[in-house]
Amino acid sequence: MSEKTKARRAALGQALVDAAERGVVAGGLASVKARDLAAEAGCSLGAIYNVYPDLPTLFMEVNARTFAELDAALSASQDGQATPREALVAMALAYLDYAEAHTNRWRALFDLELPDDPALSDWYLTRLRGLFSHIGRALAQLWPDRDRAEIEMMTRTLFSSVHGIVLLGLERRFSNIPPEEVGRMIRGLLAEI
Amino acid sequence: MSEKTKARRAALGQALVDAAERGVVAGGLASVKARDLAAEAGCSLGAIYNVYPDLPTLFMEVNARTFAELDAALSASQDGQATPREALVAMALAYLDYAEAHTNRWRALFDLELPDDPALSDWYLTRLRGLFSHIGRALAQLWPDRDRAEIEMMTRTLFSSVHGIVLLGLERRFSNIPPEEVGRMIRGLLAEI
DNA sequence: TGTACATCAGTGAACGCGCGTTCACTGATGTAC
DNA sequence: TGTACATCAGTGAACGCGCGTTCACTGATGTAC
Repeated sequence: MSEKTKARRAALGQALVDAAERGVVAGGLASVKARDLAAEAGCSLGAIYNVYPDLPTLFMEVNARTFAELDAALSASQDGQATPREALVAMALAYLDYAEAHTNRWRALFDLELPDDPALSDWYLTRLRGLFSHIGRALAQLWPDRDRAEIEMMTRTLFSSVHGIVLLGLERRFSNIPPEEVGRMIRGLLAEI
Repeated sequence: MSEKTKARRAALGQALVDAAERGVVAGGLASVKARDLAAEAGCSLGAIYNVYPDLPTLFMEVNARTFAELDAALSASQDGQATPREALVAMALAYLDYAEAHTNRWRALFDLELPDDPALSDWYLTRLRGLFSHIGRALAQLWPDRDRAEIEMMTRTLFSSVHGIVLLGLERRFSNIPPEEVGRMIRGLLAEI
C-alpha cells in the first residue's frame, strides 16, 4: 500500500468517524447505518471495510471522542472550586449537564455492543479510569485520613451513583421529574456524604 | 367469541408468558423470538397475535412478574432489621442480590423498548413507586424531621444510586471487580449517609 | 517520451440472515331444521 | 338423532423490511523497457 493510499485512507477514516458522530448525535447509535455513512463520507459502501474491520470498531472512535469531551468537561468543572466537596459537586453536575446536552453521544458509550475482545474491555476500563482520576483526587483531599483502596472504592461508588441518578433521571419511562430536579438529587446525595 | 374460546386464549396467554419468561431468563430479552414462543407454548405463530397485539405487550407481562418478585424481595429483606439504616442496607443488598441472581430478567426491565404510549410509561412509574415505597418508609423513620418532599427526593436518589452501582458493577466492560466488592460499595455509600 | 503491461484500490450489486406481523385458507365446532 | 350448512378460531406460508458484510469486477495508477 503506497503512502498516498495510506493518507487517503486515513482521511476517509476521519470522514467516516465525523459522519458516524453526526449520525449518533442526530439519531442515536442504533440509527447509524453503513450506507448512510458511505453516502455522508462520499465513499462506496465497500470502502468502509478498507478502513475499519466492522462498524463497532468505527463506533469506538466516536466513543473515544466522547470520552475525551467528558474528561475535559469534568476537568474544567472543578477549576476554581474552593473545596474538594464543591469540586465533587461541580463534577457531578458537569456529568449531568453533558448527559443532558449530548444525550445520544453519552448513551452510545453504554449502548455500543463490543465484539468479545478483552482488549476492547480494557480500552473502556482505561477511559473510565481517566474519568475516575478527577474524582479520586478530590476525594483524597476530602478524606486525607483514608487509605488509597478506600478512596478508590468510593470513587467508583460515587461515579456509579451519580451515573445512576442521571440515567434514571433522564429516562422518561422511569421518571416524570424535570431535569433541575435531577441536579437537586445529585446535590442531595453529595450533601449527605 | 365463546366462553370456551376465551378460556383457551387466557390459558395460551399464560403459556406464552411462561415461555417468554424462560426465554428471557435463558438468553436475555433480545433472544426471545416469536417462533420460539409459539413452539414452546405449543401454538402456531399466528396464534400469538390472537392473544397479544405484539411482542412488547407480551414482554410487559414478563416484566410485571419481575417487578412483583423484586418488590417481594425488597419487602422481605427489611423484615427483622433493627434500625431504619439497617433496613436500607438490607434492601439495597437485596436489590444487588436479585440483579446478580436474575440478571437477564432484571435487565429486561430496562431493555424493553415500549411503543410510545403514555399508559405504558405510567405503568412503569407505578411499579417503581411500589419499590420506592419500601425505601421511603425506612427513610422517613431515619429522618423524622425532614418533610415529605425531601424524603421522596432522597428515596428516588438512593434508589437510582444503588441502581447505578449495581448496573456498572455487574457490567464486565465497566468494572473488573468481583461481585462482593459491589456489595461493599453499596455499604460504603449508605454508611456515609 | 511513449507503449505495453501488472497491480491493486475502490466499487456496489448481491449475499445471507433474521424476524415481526399478516392474511387467505382450513377444518373444527356449533346451529338449524 | 341425523344432515346440511354457517361461523370463526386457528394456521403457517409468505410478506416486507432492514442491513452488515463480501467479492468479482473495473479502471486508475505505477512500473518496465
